[in-house]
Amino acid sequence: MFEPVTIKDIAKALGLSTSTVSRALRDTHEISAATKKVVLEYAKEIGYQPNPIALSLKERRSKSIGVVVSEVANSYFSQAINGIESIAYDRGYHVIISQTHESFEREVSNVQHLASRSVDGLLVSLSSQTTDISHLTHLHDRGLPIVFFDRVADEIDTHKVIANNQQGAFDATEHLIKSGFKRIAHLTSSSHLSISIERLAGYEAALKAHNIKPNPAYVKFCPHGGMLYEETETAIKELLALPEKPDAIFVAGDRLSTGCLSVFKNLNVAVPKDMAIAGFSNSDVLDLFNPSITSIRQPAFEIGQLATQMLLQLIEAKYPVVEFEKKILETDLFIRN
Amino acid sequence: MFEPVTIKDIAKALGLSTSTVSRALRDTHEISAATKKVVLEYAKEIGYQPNPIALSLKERRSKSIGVVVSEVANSYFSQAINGIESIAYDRGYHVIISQTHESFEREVSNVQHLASRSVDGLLVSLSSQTTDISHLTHLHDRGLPIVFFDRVADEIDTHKVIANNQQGAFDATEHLIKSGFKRIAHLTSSSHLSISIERLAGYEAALKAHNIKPNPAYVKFCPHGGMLYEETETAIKELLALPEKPDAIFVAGDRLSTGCLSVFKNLNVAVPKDMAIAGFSNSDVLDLFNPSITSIRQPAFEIGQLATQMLLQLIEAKYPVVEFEKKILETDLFIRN
DNA sequence: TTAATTTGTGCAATCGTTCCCGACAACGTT
DNA sequence: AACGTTGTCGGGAACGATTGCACAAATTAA
Repeated sequence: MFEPVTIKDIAKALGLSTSTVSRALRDTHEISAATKKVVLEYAKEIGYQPNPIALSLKERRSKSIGVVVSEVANSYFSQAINGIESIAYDRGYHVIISQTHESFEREVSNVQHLASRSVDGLLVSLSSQTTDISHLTHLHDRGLPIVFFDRVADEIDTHKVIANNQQGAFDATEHLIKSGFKRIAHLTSSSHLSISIERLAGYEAALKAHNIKPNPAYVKFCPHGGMLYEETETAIKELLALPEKPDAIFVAGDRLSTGCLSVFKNLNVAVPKDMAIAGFSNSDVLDLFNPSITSIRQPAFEIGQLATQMLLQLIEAKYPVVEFEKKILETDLFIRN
Repeated sequence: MFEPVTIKDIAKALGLSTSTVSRALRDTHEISAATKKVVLEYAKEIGYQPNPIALSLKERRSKSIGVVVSEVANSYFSQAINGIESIAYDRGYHVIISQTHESFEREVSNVQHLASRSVDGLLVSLSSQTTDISHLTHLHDRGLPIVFFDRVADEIDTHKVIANNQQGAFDATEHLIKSGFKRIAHLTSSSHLSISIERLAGYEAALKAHNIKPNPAYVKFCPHGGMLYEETETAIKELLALPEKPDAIFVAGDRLSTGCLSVFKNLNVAVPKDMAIAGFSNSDVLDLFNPSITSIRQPAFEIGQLATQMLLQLIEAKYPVVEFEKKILETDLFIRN
C-alpha cells in the first residue's frame, strides 16, 4: 500500500551503491560534487525521506520522549505540554503523551508501554493514587533518563521541576486571612503527593504567621484528586457539618476547584457570600465568570520547557550525569472580586 | 547506558539459535514443549521485552497513529483524544498527538513530521487557517490511511466522522428564537471550514423556519477561530455598532465563546441581560458559573472512538478500501438559565 | 618512471527480529 | 530396505540506514 522510497531505490536508479547514496545525502566530504548533485536532485525528485525507524534501530534511540500526566483536559497540564512541545520539536524529538486519569494501574501500564526502548526519556508527573514508584525506579536504575515535574518522587535521584507550591499556598491562604476570613479550611488531593505536602505546609505556615490556630478537622484529602464527585462531596459535607463551620476554603488543585463549585451549587451554598474560595488553577477563563475565585497560577509553560531542556540534556549527555537539581519556579497570585 | 536484553542474549545463554528463541517466544507449533518452557522461563527471569523498533522495521509498520488537532487545551478535543486513546491502546497502538494552534504552517509541518513512515495512519481535524490540503492529499494518494473528524476535507475521499453540526446549530438558534430574541447574530470561525459551513446552514435554516429575515451583517467570521483576541473583539464591536444591534448571538465554537465573554466583560455588556449567548461547547464546567450559557454539546468521546475504529480498519485492511462513509453523530442541547 | 598519497566508491557488518529454507533425526509405510 | 512424514532446530537473508575498511584510479612527490 504505502511504499516509501528508500536509499536502495535511489542507488539502483543511479547505478550507485547504497553507501555512496547515504554519504551523498549526508553531505560527506569524500563524495565528489558531481555525484552529490545527481543524488540530491534525484532524491528530491522522487521525494526521498529517510526512514526514522531504521535510524532508530541503528542509533539505538527513537528521538521521542514520553510524557505522563494525569490528563490533558487540565489547564495546567495542557499548558505544560505546550511548553514541552515547544522545546522538543525544535530539537527534533517526538512527544508521546499518555494520561493516567489519576489511576495507579494506568500509570504503570503507560510507563511500561512508553519504555521498552521506544522512548529515549520520560517526563513524569505522578498520578494522585501512586505511592509505589517501583515501575519508575526500575527503569531509572537501568539508565532511562527521567525528569519529574509538578508531582515529583523524592525517592528517585534525578532532575525535578516544580512551582513554589509552599509559597503559593501561603499567598493564597494569607489573602483569605487578609480578606477577613477566620476559619479557613483546606481541600487537597491525596496526602502523599509532593504538591499536597508542600501546599499543606504553605497553608499551615500562613495560619501560623497570622496567629490562627490550625484545626485538623479543617483539612480534607481527596485521594482521587477531584476525579470522583462523591469523594469531593463527602469532604465538603463534612466541613459544612462541623460545629465551627469554615467561612473560606483554600483548594489545592484545578479539578478540585471545579468539583468544589459543583458541590456548592448543588447544596445551594453561595460563593463567596457563604463560603469564599481561593485555589491553585491555571484556567484562563476563570475571570470571565461569577463567582470569580482568587487563584494561584503556576508558570506551567515554563515548567514544561525547563523540564524538557533538562531531560534532553540527560538524554544527550556523553557521560552519565550524577549531579541533579530541583528547580523551583515562582507562582502568581491573581486576586479577583 | 540503557542496554535492553535481546533475543540474542537468550539464545547465547541457552545455547540455542535466535530463530528457535524467536519461535519459542511466539509459541510456534514447531518448537518442542521442553524448549519453549526453558526459553519462556529464562526470558521472564531476565525481563526480556521485544524491541518494538526492530519489529517496526521488519513489519513495516509502527503500531502508532498520529492525531492532528488544533489544541488539547480545548474540551472538545481533549474528550475526543480520550476516545481515541480508549480504542487505540486496547488495540496496541501508540497515539502521537500534535497541535496546530490553528496555524496552517504548523499543520503542514506536523503532518510531515508524523508521516514519513513513522505512523501507520492519521486522525485529522483541520486547522482553521487551512485551505490548501495538498500536504494531506499527497500522503493519502500514496496510501497513508487518513480519517477526518470534526473539521473534514470533502476533497479527500476517505472515512469521516462528524457531529450533526447543522442540526445542532438549528437547535441552538431555535432556542434563542423561542426565548424571545429577534435579532440573532452568528459568530463563527473561518468561512471555509466544514463545521462553519454546516453551522451557518443550521443557523440560517432556523431563522427561515421561524420567518426571520436573515441579515448578512449579523454573520461574523473569525479566521483564527478565537485564537486572536483582537479579531474576536473587532467582530463583536462591529455587531454592537450596527443600527439594529443584535440581542443574541449564536457562537460556533468553544474558544470563540470564551473570547466572546471576555470581550463583553471588557466592554461592560451584561450577559444575558444585554446580550444572550448560545453556542457549541463541550466544557463541563459551564453550568457552574454565571452567566451560564446554553450550549450545544457534541459527543466528542464517541467521535474519537468511532474515528479510531475506522482508521484501524483502514490500517489493518488486507485489501485497499474503496468504499468510504461519513458518520454523523447527534448533538445535545443543554439549556441553562 | 616509480612510489606514495589522495580521492571516490563499493563491500559487508551492524542494529533486533522474523521467517523461508534446509538439515537431520526418528518414525511409519510399502 | 528404501522411501516418505513428521517434529525440531539452525543458517542466513531480509527490513533501511550508517560506517569502517578495502581497493581502484587519479594525482602528486621523489
